[in-house]
Amino acid sequence: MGLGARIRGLRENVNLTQKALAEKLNIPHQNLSNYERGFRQPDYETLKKIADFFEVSTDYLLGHSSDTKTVVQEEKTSYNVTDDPDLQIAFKDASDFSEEARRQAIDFINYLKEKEKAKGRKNINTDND
Amino acid sequence: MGLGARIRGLRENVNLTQKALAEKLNIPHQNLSNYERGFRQPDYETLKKIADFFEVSTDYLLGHSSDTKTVVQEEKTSYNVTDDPDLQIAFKDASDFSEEARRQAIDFINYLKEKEKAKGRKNINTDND
DNA sequence: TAACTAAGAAATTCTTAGCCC
DNA sequence: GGGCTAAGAATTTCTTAGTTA
Repeated sequence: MGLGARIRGLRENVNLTQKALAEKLNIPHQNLSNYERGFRQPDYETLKKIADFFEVSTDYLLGHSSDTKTVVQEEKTSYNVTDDPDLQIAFKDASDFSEEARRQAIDFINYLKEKEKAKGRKNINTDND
Repeated sequence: MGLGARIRGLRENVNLTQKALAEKLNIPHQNLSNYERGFRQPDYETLKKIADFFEVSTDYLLGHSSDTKTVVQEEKTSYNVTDDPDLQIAFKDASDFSEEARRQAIDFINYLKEKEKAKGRKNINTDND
């Protein structure tokens, strides 16, 4: 997923039109259209404006998500379920989610759990599906 | 402090010359010189290469938010894990996942996180003009 | 050697207007 | 209204070579 798709996704999540968002960012809406379709790339100033507006990192917008370890390194709690720092952070993030998002996170993890189980049992079945 | 100063600082920290770093980044050393002096701005691809090389975030390079490398972490006092027992269980489960599945879980939660942030912003800009 | 500067070439983006659904 | 496209203008960057300490 590229920069354009991320901008578009964020914009649609807040139900803004290109023109409306462009106005808030003080840029022509044609430019925003070009950014979202990947035909142009905003300069750094505009990139930061977009990141600020949506309160996301530029790493996220640029798809530089490969950790960057920029995150809060908190001490391990007594309730330490994992050694994976990224998972810990995700866990804490999810704790602050709305109930709906929390539910989605739980569902997805349960889905992965089933998948993991199936993987562990791969020798049992000869073929399926 | 701008992008150029940050790049220069990182480079000097590892005792590399402009030419040596430029070679590792596969760019002309003149370009690097222009970046460091703030006369030119690297494209996103080069920016990410620089961030990867020094293992810093693009946010740090762009001066978008302080973090990474030299800087200390922001504190997040909220320590309460969660009240949601289902979420606790889900994360205990996730702790035992394979690395691949754990990564998928983290990615999905990060995705939800962006969505949550965007939604929170949504209420602020409902009507205008 | 290390770093900076200059100038024409090349590439990218911006602006303005118009088009489609 | 909402979003996309086109073409010339404007701006920025790249390349190559030369300069300075």
